[in-house]
Amino acid sequence: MTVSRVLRDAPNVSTATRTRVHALAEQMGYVPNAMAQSLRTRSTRLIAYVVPSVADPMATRILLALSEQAHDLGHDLLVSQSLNRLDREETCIRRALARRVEGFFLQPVYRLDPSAPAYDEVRRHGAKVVVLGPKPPFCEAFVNVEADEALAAGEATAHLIELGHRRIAFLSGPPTSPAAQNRFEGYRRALRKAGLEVDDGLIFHAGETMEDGMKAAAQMLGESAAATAVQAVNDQVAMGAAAFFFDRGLRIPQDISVVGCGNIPFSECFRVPLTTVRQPKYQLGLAAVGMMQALLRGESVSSRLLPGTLVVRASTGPPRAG
Amino acid sequence: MTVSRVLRDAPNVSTATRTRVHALAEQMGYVPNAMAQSLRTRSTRLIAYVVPSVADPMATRILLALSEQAHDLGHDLLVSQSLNRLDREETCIRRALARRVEGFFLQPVYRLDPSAPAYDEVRRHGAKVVVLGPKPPFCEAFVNVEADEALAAGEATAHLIELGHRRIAFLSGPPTSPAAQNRFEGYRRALRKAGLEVDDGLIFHAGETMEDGMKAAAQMLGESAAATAVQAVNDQVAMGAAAFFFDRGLRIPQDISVVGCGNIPFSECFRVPLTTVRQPKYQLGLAAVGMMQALLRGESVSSRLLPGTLVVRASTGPPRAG
DNA sequence: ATGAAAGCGCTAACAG
DNA sequence: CTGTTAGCGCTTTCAT
Repeated sequence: MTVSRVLRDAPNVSTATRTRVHALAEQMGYVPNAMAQSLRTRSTRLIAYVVPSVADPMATRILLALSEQAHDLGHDLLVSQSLNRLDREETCIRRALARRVEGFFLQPVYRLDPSAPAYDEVRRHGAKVVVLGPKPPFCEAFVNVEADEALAAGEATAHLIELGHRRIAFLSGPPTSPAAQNRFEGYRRALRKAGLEVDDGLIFHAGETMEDGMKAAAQMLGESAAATAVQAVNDQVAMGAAAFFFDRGLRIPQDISVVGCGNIPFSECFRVPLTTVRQPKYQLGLAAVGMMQALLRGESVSSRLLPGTLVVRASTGPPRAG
Repeated sequence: MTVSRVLRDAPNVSTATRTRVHALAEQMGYVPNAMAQSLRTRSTRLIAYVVPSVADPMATRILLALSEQAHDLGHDLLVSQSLNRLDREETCIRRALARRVEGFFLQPVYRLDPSAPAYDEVRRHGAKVVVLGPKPPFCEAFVNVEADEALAAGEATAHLIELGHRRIAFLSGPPTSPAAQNRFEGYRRALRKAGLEVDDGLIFHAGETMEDGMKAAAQMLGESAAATAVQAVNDQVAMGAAAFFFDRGLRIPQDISVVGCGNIPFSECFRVPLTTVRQPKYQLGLAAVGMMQALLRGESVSSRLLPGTLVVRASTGPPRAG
């Protein structure tokens, strides 16, 4: 039909018919069937975002960027949650594959097993992939974009050292989380760089919630570790620890300094505005979309590592004299 | 082809061929084309969620539920953000329509204009719709599910009254937000029910952020309104106000009580654990999916109103004697 | 139990 | 500039 041409803004149509068709289409409430179009043109303009959980503050900001940008570029976004389960991640990916999505934003469920059949299928289908966050071994073939966690954490540590702290405790995150491990690594590197020793007696296993932070802080005081500053794997843990210190009558930063990582929305409004490292979550999403566009255009793309920036607020200060 | 039958688990296929086909499909990495299927069967198993912003904490929890449930029921979820702009909302809806989604979860951009062409198109196309939140006039034809904001806010007010407060200030939200207005209405109803007057001198225009709350609190102290308790339109505003009171050396709840609404994640971990009203955000999402399922099955469905529950924590207490 | 034919709504490639 | 033909990958219907 000529109609098809009109609605695609194809050339070779007289202005007269063009307006006539538009009018009629409008009047009939005609909406072209995107599936039929895709079937024919083999272009779906669909992108999938497979993420452990959309409730994670990190994921939320990323989704914000992905959704916004993808829309502006004429793509629709299919969102599905793996809930950190391998089987569910597989079905998420396979369903998206069945819909012939052109690209994937993937936040892989972490596994030790280097085999990941669904990821192989993605590659075989030629779908473009941008991995968000650290790149596990089974994602060798793909590009990724991540925050430089080690650098970020290291900056926080360096900040404490510069203030004069020598005994800096670290409240660590889940051992299965690469991001958490990278932050720990950053802390250690910064200490060594300053010529300080990494004292295992100052490392406390926390987790990722405020509650985890409270428990770790309790354990630390219980062991009288005599730290003058505490660095936490993330802001939640830092705030939990800080809350516990307050309960015990300690003042922050006069008696003890506390630093987090992530700069989550409430860190600024905490009882003591929290010194932390801002992670460019939204930028991460923007970069991911940019990389995806390039991939879809057939260009070659290389992975990116985005730096964080230290945000000094009120929870850190020099150690008490003596 | 027989192949089609096998992969659809259709009857009339010998077990021998069935296994043979499965094996071959596996080996070739064959994934059926969902679009072609949909085109033929006129069933897309696609649902769209059009929301102002996924970054809103309310929307995040809802999305969590929608995505999780929709997946389990075999539907895929298309997520797009209207960013509170009418034109963008239109394109979101129209694109979803072009993909022949079977259902819409809609959080309408609020407008005074009662005409909403995109919504009419949705209706004409016969897509099922569940409105999330208050139902504006142009959504008459659809069902909705919302939290009973007025009731929730009223419970908070009643709680303060019961504690003995008589001068209760209200920090109000954006006048364009129906939810915020409903909460204000709940506050007024509760006062009247207790035989108290609604004193305009105790109403302060805030907004929806912590900063808004701080400003409103500053204004209130500046006008020496002599309130013994403050109720805020949401937790962010409540926390902002509380932070300001602390700065001024006031104690909570000894000098002044503060209550919020919403029970956002950090309300519990605030400097003073915040008394608030828990809104069943996740339940809202669950209910929405349930209603959508019923609609898709062709059943008739009626709108739902979910109650909130008062959560008494440490930010409220009896007024100071005298 | 299997296969052939037709068509879902669209567009690419030609003809007119 | 407009219309015809064929086919995207699948399923439905009807024969075999």
